[in-house]
Amino acid sequence: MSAELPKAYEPKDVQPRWLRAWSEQGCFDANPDPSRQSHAIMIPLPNVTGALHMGHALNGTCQDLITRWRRMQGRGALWMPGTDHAGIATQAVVERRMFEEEKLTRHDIGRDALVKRIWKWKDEYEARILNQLRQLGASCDWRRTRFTLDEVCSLAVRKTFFNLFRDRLIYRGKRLVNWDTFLQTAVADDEVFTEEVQGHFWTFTYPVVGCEETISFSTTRPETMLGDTAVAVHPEDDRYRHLQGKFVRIPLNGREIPIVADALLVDRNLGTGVVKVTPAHDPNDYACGQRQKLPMINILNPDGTLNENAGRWQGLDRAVVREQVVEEMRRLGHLVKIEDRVIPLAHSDRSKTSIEPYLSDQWFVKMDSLADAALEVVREGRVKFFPSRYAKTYLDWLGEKRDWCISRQLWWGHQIPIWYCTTCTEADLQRAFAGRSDVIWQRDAEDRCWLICAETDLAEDVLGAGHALQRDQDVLDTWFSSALWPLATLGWPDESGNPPLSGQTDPSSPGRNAVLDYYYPTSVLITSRDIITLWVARMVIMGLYNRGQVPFHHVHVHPKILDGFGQTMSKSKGNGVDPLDLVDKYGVDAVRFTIASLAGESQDVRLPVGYECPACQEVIPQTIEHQKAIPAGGAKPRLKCPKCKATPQYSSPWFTPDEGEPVARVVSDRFEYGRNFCNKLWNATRFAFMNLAGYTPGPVEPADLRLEDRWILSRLATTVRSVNAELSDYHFDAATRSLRDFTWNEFCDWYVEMIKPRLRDEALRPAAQRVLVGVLDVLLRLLSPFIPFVCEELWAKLNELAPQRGLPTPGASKSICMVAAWPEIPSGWRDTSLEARFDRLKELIAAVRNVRAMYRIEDRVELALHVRCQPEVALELNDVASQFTNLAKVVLKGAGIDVTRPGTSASFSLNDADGYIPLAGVVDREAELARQKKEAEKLRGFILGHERKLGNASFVEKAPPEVVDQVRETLSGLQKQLRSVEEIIEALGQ
RNA sequence: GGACGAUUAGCUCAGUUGGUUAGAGCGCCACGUUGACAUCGUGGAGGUCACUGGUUCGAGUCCAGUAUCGUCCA
Repeated sequence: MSAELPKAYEPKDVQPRWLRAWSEQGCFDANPDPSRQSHAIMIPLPNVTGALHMGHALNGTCQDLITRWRRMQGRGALWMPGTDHAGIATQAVVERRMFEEEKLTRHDIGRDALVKRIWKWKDEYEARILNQLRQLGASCDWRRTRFTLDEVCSLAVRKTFFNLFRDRLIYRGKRLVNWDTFLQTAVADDEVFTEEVQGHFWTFTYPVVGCEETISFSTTRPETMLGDTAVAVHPEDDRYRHLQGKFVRIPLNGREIPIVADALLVDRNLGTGVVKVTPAHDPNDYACGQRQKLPMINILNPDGTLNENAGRWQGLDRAVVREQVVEEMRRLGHLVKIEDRVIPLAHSDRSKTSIEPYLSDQWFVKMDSLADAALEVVREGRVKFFPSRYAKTYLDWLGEKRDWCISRQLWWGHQIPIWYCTTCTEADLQRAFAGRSDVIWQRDAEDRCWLICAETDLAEDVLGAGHALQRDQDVLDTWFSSALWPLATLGWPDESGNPPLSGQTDPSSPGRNAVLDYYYPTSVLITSRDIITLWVARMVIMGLYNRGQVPFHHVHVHPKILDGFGQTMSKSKGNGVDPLDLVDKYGVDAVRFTIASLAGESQDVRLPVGYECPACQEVIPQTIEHQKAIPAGGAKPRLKCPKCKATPQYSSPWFTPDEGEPVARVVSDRFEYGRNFCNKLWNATRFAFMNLAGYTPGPVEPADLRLEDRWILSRLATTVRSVNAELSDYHFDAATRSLRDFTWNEFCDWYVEMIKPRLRDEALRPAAQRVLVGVLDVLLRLLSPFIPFVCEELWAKLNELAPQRGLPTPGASKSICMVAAWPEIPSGWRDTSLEARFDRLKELIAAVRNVRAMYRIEDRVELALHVRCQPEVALELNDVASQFTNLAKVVLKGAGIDVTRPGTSASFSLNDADGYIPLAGVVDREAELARQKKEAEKLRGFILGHERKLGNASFVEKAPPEVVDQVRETLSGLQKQLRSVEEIIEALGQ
């Protein structure tokens, strides 16, 4: 093969090749291996409502980084992939799309047909999501891919529900829930958002029974008067004290309701100090109703129309009833006034329609003892959050111990495994299920019927024709199944064998589930902060309940990606950027590296993006309008390029551009950071390869090592140490910085430049080549978890050119970089005093370059350098004299304590050396004088600061001695520098 | 209303337990293309660390408050 690489890194040639090779060689596969420590990460299962965006790409990059790193360290590293059915969200998306495109509702097509459509949607998006992950280089064990509705996960759901029901931790009860009248389902608190709308504030009166008085109150929802069961006043309110215990009559329906005293519900300084109480339709009133033992009158049907309790308004929509009720009250003389008011109104996140508080039968998980256990493991540090501040979110939320409503009135999901029987007796049940441990039953709370829970589906007539069973129609909250994710994916509750691989039975450990035993508890969960309560807490609860062990030891919470306007990227906002667009433009490695560089301990990172005109490559910044535009059944939205006037379609989560249309893909110059880095690495390696002619492996003796060799090895050792520490703490941004700084600013800028002369020298070449190859070998392995594709490509070429390599003694290298051993550097390589001496050399060279730039002296004009310094410094400088020529095109004419400043020279003064560069005919005396005077001023400023500090008696007295010493030392260095500069000024003045 | 976070160079962000002269990338200015890399090199300009107090010998860093923005929970 030719040593010559292409001049620039071309990711598109490289990526598919290695993706295939890794997969064919099973590099991503993870199997239990007790001889190695296990390491497992469960993917935060993306939901199948839509494609992944950059937020997911960041999440995936972090997980892949850790997985690849641990794998190289020799751990049995599993990254478990899969997706979530996201019941309500997916059903809502499909229903909305169906309505937009065909004007059909789910009631038009029925349960089976709708579920079929959703499965089709799921298949499409699951494939797309998994492909996105694959293209990002995610090293998941794809054979183990799971879906929350598949048979393996379903088994875990069934078992858990059954056990909770058996332990009386699941119950059915009437509760006020957030009711979505459009989707006709309860939605969880977290699926509700509040939006301010323009509304009214009506004031009415109710007549007090048995006297002439009326009592007035205000409301924003007059229709709920039909469900009022009390009015409340503050117990201490003198205005109403005499009315407490009396009754008022609701003029609309004549119902008489009590006037109760309730200090919690009523703020006597607000409005009239009277509150109407509708326990069945308001959360605060509900609480009051419970306290006061008030009746609860439900006036709503599931679809938002009024029910039989509304009397003559039955069957009308609540909005219509509101107007009519106001009119009726006006007619009866009980309307006092109407004010305009902005009202915070709860909306369903799924249908975007307003929420009605609604009393209905729901299933709940009792949180009390479950939450206690989950609180304890975090308090005790058995589950640790990184960054630690997120533990508070978890503890605060769980501490409330609010029972978890798990039923959803949906058609897509795990149907609740409960059958009702109203006719049978317990004897019937005992007879029918004799000898079965997978069926249990309880009476319902109101003693109306039997609740039968079974691990496998029951036939309707299992009790005989006379006792038909009726299955609960509801499905479980999606989070119920995702709470089981760490267990379910590993095959729990099946302890008799491993979970299936690629849909086939895994026969490798008959009689026990070795996968579960080996990988559970998992190592770390890497996720975003908005699901700490919804998901993280519930996994801990279920892990402890089902297996008595935490599901993971660490929880790393990474930042969220915001768009250029500061909004979080989300599937529902339309601001999601497809990572594959960026991959297309910059390459996977560039995207990964850049993303990792953003992932630190902060909460958010902003990512402004633009669209690249396919005609002229002009970048058009993204606007909110671009994000929101949808075809809505018509033509696909287009951009207008301000430069070439083209009007291309563009990449968007809302629609697929038309076949054959040129598409403006999303770009962001942030990713040039990663692309440039990959190219730099590529070219440094390319240079190395061009200089490996005649390479022979061999041990490198200490005597063969030059200053630059020892320096780069010392820096390499420090870098490995830093990267390990940074990855251990999930400081991905810091790790990328360490690696970039080393690669670019140390290896490329200094080391490679410094060894160029030796590579041209027959005698010196072998050792230089060995060190160069040795460093490269370590560097590629270090970078592999971050930028695996380019590293693999370079590694393969390196294997051809130098299969035997390594320091200090060479050995055979692994054929695949991503499974090569993670570098371990002998501690002896670190040498901080050598690094300090090297820094002095760098400073000197920079100072010479500065003079050259200042005076605009071209490189081909060779300069001379005289350095006044201590003898030991001079000795070292003479040792590396050739580097002055190499790096600064300057000849070191002399160094030592006796060196004096030649006339007409440019000068500089460093901490322990003064440099002079004779510039006869070039140096402008006035300019040089001005430059030196400026330098002197700067030094005097610093000196003054230090002198003040040392002049402060309490500083000298109270600061640690080493700090004081350091200031003294710096001061004397600065003073020395100033003296040198003053000498120069004096000389120039003559 | 409560909790958490942010505010550092034109932009996007680092800044570990308080301790010399506050950093990076991009952008900007000047110079540079006979071979690792113009996706580059060399040099340079650019900051009252949001504001007000406090603690301290010493504050970008700790404390209190204010302002603006964001997220989560009510």
